[in-house]
Amino acid sequence: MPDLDPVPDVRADARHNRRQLIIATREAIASRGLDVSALDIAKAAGVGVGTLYRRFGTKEALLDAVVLGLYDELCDTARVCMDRADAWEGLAEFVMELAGAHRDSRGLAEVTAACDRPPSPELAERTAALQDAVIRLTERARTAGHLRADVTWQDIMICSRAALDTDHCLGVDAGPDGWRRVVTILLDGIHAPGRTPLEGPAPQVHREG
Amino acid sequence: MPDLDPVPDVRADARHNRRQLIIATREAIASRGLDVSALDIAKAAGVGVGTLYRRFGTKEALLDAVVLGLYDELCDTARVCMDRADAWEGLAEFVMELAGAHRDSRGLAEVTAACDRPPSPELAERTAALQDAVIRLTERARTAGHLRADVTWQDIMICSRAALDTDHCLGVDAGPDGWRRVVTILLDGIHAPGRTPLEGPAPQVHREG
DNA sequence: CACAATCGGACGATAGACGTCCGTTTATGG
DNA sequence: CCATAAACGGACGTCTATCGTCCGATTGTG
Repeated sequence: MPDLDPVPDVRADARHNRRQLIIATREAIASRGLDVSALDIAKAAGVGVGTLYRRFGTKEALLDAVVLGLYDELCDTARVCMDRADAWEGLAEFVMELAGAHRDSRGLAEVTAACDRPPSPELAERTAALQDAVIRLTERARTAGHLRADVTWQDIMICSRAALDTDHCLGVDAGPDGWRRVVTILLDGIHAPGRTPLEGPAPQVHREG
Repeated sequence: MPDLDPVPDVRADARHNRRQLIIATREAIASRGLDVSALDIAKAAGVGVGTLYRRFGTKEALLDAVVLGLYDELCDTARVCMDRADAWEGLAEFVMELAGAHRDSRGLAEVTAACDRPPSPELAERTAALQDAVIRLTERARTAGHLRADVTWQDIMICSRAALDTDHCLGVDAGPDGWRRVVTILLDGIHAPGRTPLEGPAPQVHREG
């Protein structure tokens, strides 16, 4: 859980409500995505909508704060994985964690997929840090000979979304942890040596336009 | 494109409008999913909403007809793949096609993921046929020694959804065919021999209740 | 060519969602 | 302990969208 409130000069109940709102928003966007109503959040937090707008000014601002917290947690995870002794373990663990984070919060998944709107400077900074982490983890694993030659760090980034919507398909139920099997299969597919050549251009860093 | 209209005793313009509505609905649910408004469909088809309700009675009925058509196309594809001489090729091709179909129509993806509402008898029949196809393709590939031991046909069914939402992630853009790289990686991960053991229970056929 | 079949789209009824405003309640410093 | 500024809750006005119906206008066809 991230730093919930750096705001000092507020009455205690106000600070408490601010906390509750952030917690409620986390849970709300986790299950329903970013398209949550202010009323639903307020109800879940046990406050009135007025309090929500008083504390955050805009529903947007509240959502931004919560999403930024999630990004910060991802950055922490990346640091932990980069400290792993084994290069492959570090990469595999981060991919699993990133995939899990995407699954744990539909709202987060919606934000990491956004490519149209310009992100806030804060988010852009975190995004760059996460890209950097994947680059390092990937190159470390590649140097150690664990990666198939034709896979890029961008492929790996993309693959970390692959378990997002894999709970059911045509009458089959993956169960609560079925997504981990999918990620495991992906990681095995990424590991050296490759079998089927990856065709088409590799994914690229997105350019605005 | 499926059989567009078995209805005979209708005026020619009515039949034409029916066709246009089905085509427009296909395109609408492909990009926006099942949550399309009747007005949007009617506009895209070049008719009034009245015509939509006159031809199909309900928006639901129209959607059902279109989705059933998509399922029938999948069944055709399955038959083609089962005729492939090479067991692995047949399985790999069907997984790629099924993944592509999911990507081509967000509406179809929503339906194959549905597990709460009971499907129509027609849909249930097609679902069973598709399950059967995957079972046969899988067992054929397994017998030929192409599959890792711990992967089940249910895993493969689930994996065919993995490329659904993999266009962008944290500033990386997969490009129009990037999803194929993901599926290729998955197929390599499914191929014998396995590397990392698949943990947890395998996905199961869904039971109501 | 007459008329039944069909069409288009305005319409009334619902269903939310957003953000504001104000009477009421509560924390807190002196 | 209390006066008062701070904070609270939720009703409210305003929008935007959707569904399915209804009827005057139009058009295919025997």
